[in-house]
Amino acid sequence: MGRPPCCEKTGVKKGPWTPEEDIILVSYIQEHGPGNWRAVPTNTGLLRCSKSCRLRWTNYLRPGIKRGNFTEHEEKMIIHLQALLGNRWAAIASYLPQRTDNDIKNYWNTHLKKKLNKKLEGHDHENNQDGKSSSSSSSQSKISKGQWERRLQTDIHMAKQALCEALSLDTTPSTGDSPNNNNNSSPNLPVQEPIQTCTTYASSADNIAKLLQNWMKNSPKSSSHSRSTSKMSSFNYPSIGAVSSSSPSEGTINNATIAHEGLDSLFNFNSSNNNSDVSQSMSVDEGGNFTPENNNAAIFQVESKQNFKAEINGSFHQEESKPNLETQVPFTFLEKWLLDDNSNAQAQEELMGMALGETADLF
DNA sequence: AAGAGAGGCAACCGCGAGCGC
DNA sequence: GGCGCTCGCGGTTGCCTCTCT
Repeated sequence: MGRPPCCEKTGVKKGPWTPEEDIILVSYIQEHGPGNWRAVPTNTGLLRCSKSCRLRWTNYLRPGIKRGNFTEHEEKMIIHLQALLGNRWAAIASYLPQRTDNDIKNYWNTHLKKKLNKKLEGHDHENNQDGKSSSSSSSQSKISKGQWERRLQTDIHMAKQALCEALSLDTTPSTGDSPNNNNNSSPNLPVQEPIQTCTTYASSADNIAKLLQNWMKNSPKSSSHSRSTSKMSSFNYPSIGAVSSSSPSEGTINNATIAHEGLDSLFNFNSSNNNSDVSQSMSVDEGGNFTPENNNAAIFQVESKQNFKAEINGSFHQEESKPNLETQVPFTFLEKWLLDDNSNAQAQEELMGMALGETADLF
């Protein structure tokens, strides 16, 4: 008596999305805005279930998505927010509006978990040398309620600290956002490898660029440029800029540029409409190399601010503003919380000093 | 150069919450 | 209040790429 599937199992396409499908989806959302996902497959003719469409949009096609390596700052945010919120990736993602929950989840599972485990193992090893504590799992099982509460408090405190740092970092020019640009505050941290965005999709993006070019030429709608621009200029088609990101000088990037010329500001950014340093952060080179955002920012920068302002009140942004609103409200709240709490921080630190000291050097 | 294994990431699945009727 | 529908979230899977041997 299982729940019926969200869509018919037969006749529904699965697997990777093709550029053509992306275009169909994007153009549909351009017209109607995101939402009412149930209607998307039927109205577009896509052989995808509504869920798949929504996921594709939220995880890949949505404007303002940043791809590529996570910065040190983002990493810290994630680690601390995870300590605070647990595996509530959507909530965590709301504090990193340019990242999707899926991205953050994947990054946590593939990178940060291991990283922290290693560090913790190291700490356990050190503790073991004291001859008092056993393995992490067994010691954890022996944590008394009081200890558990203290650890929880510690986690919260750590998260607060991270947010404090993050907030102060946010106010600085986002050149600090790039681990390779700030050379660097944390000599202990490993140097990030040159950015390597998903080359699988890059080739697809290349195709999309071409397809879009043709699409705009062939489509009768292409004549209604102003309308198209007015809505689509808020797009940051993330994959366009990802074309051959590892080798920007190669020809493929030209297709994106060419496509852009054809599309004008079709894929202008950005959806982070409440973020005053959007243009900065978008123009920052993640990892000091060519990035999709960087490329987009370079190309679109002039238009973006104007369009951005003009479109803040547009319907499209209203539709897409949810994450940003979510971001804004809790962030303000957290700022307040942090500021209010900072006065009591000393007392808390005394209370939790030991545990904090244990973990502080993890980061 | 080729095969095997590991790692990374996009996409899928199932559950729960929210909303309207 | 109950029911059904839709959407969003978190866990998991499977494919693709990279690295090592």
